[in-house]
Amino acid sequence: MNIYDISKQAGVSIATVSRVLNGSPNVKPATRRKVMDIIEQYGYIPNAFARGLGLDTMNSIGIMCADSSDLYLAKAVYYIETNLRKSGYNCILICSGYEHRNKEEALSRLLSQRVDAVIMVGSNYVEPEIKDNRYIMSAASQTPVFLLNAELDCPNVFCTMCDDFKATRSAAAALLNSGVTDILYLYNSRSYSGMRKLSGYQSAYHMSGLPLSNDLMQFFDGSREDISGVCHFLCDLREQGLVFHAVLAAEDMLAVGAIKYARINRIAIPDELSVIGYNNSLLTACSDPEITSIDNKLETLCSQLVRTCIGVLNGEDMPPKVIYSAELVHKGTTRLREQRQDQ
Amino acid sequence: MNIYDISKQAGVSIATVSRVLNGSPNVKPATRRKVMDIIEQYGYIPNAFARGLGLDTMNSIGIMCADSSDLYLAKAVYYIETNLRKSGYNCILICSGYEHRNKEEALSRLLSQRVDAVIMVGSNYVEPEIKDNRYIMSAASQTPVFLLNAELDCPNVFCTMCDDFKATRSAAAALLNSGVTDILYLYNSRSYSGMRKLSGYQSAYHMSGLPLSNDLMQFFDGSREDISGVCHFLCDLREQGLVFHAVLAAEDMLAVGAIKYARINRIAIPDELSVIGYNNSLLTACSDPEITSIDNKLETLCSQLVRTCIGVLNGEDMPPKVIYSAELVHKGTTRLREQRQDQ
DNA sequence: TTGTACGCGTTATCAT
DNA sequence: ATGATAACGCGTACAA
Repeated sequence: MNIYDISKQAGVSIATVSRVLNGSPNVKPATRRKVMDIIEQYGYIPNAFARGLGLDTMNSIGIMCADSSDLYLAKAVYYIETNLRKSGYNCILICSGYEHRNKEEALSRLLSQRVDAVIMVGSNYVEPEIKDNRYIMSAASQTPVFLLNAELDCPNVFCTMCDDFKATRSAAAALLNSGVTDILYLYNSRSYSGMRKLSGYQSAYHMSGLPLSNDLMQFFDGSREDISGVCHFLCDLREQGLVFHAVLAAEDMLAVGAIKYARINRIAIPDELSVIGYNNSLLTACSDPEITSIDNKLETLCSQLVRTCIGVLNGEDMPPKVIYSAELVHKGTTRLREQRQDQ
Repeated sequence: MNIYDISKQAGVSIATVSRVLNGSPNVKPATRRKVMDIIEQYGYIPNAFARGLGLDTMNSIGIMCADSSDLYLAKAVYYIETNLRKSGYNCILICSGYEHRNKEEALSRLLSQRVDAVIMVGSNYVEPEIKDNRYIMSAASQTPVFLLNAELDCPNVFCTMCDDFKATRSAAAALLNSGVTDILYLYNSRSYSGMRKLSGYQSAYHMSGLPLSNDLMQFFDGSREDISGVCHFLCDLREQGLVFHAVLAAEDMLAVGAIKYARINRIAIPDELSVIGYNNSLLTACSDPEITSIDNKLETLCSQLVRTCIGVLNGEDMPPKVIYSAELVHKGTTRLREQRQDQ
């Protein structure tokens, strides 16, 4: 069934069928009804490829993320897809993994599908070395690119992010302010936002005037789901003599590992050890006590990103960078004096 | 830039360019090189819409899932996308939510995009009432449909699933066999597979000859992430006088709630309370002790589903139903006599 | 080995 | 209000 068949059955031209299909006002109601009847009778669906060819768009947007099964990225994908669909766009999802080569391949795949835009979910798409981001800039010359939680200054690239630097600085400052001077910073990613978080932590020390030992910044080089690995990692540090009375984690999963570490070593939380996670995800509710965590407003970020995206596609003038502030959500793993809000 | 421009620049016909593009062997190496040079020089990418129109496919497959941010569904989506991409297919993702109307809308959206196949992830797509599954059957008359963890007997519908009935029956039997006679069955979904799990639990009681009280089957009617809600729910049951020495949960998240319940009420695990979850997800590793859980081999299921899908698209004869067995993974929340393997 | 010409099913422009 | 027809850019059968 195509538009010709319908037009024949309805006794009109294909132009009229097309008008009916696209809700043009220039159709006599009687004609419209007649055509609609035939369409429904045959269950006719217009060919999206032909339409795409003519209009040069299929209203689809590419979503790249390293791993859609990651708790955080999965939420982002969900929010983005849901919002985009409300605006009539379909989402082509590609899980690129964390390796550079595969990211490039994923991107070129989306471009060859002629998506209207590309959304890169997660800070891991912007890399420290400028040349490694060339592929993004090159893509942006054809198709608008939207980054979630990453920053790249380039025409046609739009960034929506949370101020991770300020977030960890505030959190670390709150811990320092509560009297803890030895905060272990635990991280597992050296992505753009990963480094920003680390800087925030360092900045809090600098601001407080307290000395900061390199040993207090520990990189966990294991799988993103290896909670007991994190636990053992911390146990090892303790055995090696490292002393810390707080853990500031770059991800909730690391914080969960810290909780297990504390339980195994009979360290009381929060009295002997404070723990702060990042993302305020479901994991914070799993452990006992629930974990104080930094909420980076993922849902807000995503809906803003989509708003920017739709605006750009509609030819509106949109800000290339939108930055939100995170919020420290106090739960059971901290006992902070007061929530210090620094600029 | 289109194929005509390239052909002009290279001094050949579009047919030759097309041959080069599609790797036809009938091209003189020198010609191929000449054409390739021009293509690369201009960064030409063939128009996917035009190609789609001619070939009547853009090699894309629709993936429906209720909520891609759900821990379990997210993993499934990840595995499926990754496998499909290896076979050259792109994935259009739609998060339909759990309401019937929205599921129908999502499906028709995919069909109008002319996807080559539709994959429905999660048991919630098949509903108890036959008429509610009509939309799937109707879709299947145009496009092959693949169900993960659901069963529907209909031409052009292919099911890949885990035997949930047997899984919960085995788990319940193991608990009964270890001497616990009052197992609380905790569930939060009445989907197809949800009911199968419940039946398995009941069957274990029947087989053992022990009486089964209705009070031991409890439906938690809260959010899928409301762990403390589950905890309170159990506390309420306890206060109402319900006695149980094991919890068999239809989802890991419910099991986590049970762990918190036990901790609050100072109930020792596994000595006074055994807990078994379902899915063997990351959540089982978050709590302390780690949760014994039923592993339904999600990764295996997904790769089998994709294999079936590719087979069908290649015109091969494929089994309409593939059923795997789950496996009980023993961790810290049970102390079972021995792992009883019943058929 | 290469080229010509047509078909794919729309939308949009221009008549009428 | 409606119809005829030209694009859109590709793959491919057929001819050379």
